[in-house]
Amino acid sequence: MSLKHILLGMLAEPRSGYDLKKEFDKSLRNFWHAELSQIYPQLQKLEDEGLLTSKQKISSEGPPRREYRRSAKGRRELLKWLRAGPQMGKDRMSYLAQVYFLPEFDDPEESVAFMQELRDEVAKRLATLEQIEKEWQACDPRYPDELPDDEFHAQLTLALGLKRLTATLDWCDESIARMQVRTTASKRMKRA
Amino acid sequence: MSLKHILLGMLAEPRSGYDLKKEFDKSLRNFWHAELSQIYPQLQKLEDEGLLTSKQKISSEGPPRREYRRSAKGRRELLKWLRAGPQMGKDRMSYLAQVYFLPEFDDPEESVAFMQELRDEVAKRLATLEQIEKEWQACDPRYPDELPDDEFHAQLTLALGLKRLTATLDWCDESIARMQVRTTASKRMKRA
DNA sequence: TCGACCATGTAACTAGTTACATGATTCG
DNA sequence: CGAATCATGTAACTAGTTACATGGTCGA
Repeated sequence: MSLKHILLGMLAEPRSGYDLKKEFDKSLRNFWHAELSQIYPQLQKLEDEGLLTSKQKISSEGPPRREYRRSAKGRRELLKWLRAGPQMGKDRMSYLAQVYFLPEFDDPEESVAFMQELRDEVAKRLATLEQIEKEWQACDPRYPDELPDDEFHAQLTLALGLKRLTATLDWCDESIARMQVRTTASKRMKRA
Repeated sequence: MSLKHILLGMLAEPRSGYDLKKEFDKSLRNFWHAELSQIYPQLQKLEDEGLLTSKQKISSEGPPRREYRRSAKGRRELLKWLRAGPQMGKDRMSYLAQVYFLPEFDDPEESVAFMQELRDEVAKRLATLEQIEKEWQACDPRYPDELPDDEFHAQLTLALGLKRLTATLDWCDESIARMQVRTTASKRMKRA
């Protein structure tokens, strides 16, 4: 039940469901994703459990918003989650399953084309993270190791994203090269 | 809907639900996981859709088993999935969310301890994959680039697992070092 | 006034997990 | 005879996605 704890983590300061969604898309996008239709009911549930409190705020600009903030009990629940140690689930990577079954094509060119598409997508995602890093670095001279604690930890998560995508991109390039060597090798066999 | 297509991919040869589960745990563990309680109903559904056929096999040794094999329609569905291009979902990494909220501890030692636990788990998983690679290499002189097509592609998925875990392990070590430098730096500040 | 964005939600569905139920065969 | 493994499933639950409904405010 990670969404629960992630919301508790984000709600040290009061935020609305809508704010939380934006924070997912901005700061947590690298490792978590949640829809509004999942966030709202979950907030309700957490309030029912007494892990957070809410206040309706009516402002002159914009529609009324409900602001949530975690309670002392909510913070204890968050710490309990952190103290339980790293939660490493088994990841599911559909695209690797696809790579595994690529021989079904029985066509090296189609297989290589798949890998090139994958490479492009990985490169795109890596470029996005690199852009984020570049801007952060340009805006804050404390980047990366003199940042305040919360931003330093956000930077750590960014650093892993960069490393993993870089490794994945390398792998794509190597794999394509290895596949091409096999293809030309088997062509030579046929000619002979 | 990836499980569907993964099952279709595996069922080029006839297999029982039980066999499929073992194959998940052995060959696909690096990128996919499925329980028997998910596999059996899914097989039933695919049979209803005409994507695979089944035969009850009664053998002298062991209880009766139902063997599934994909139909021509099933193979077309598999190819359709592969041709749709790489399916890269947004991964959810709970442990990175935990790293993000580590400052809640307000205790550098507890944070570092968390990272060390994470490091150990990553090292353990990496060791498992390295062991698999080592044995494979020892048993088959064709490893890795002269293997038959299906095994070559399985090796590609193993190679990505190795690269990603290696990158993650590096990141753990770097992160721990960076956290420790910050801790000693802030201790010096307090003494002054 | 129209489209973009702010803001909150519900309903129906799909996917995946955990717990349970059942029974056969094999090996020590 | 008992434990491990083979083998197939169901039921209840949790998590997440997609589609839809509603209405306010702001700027071009």
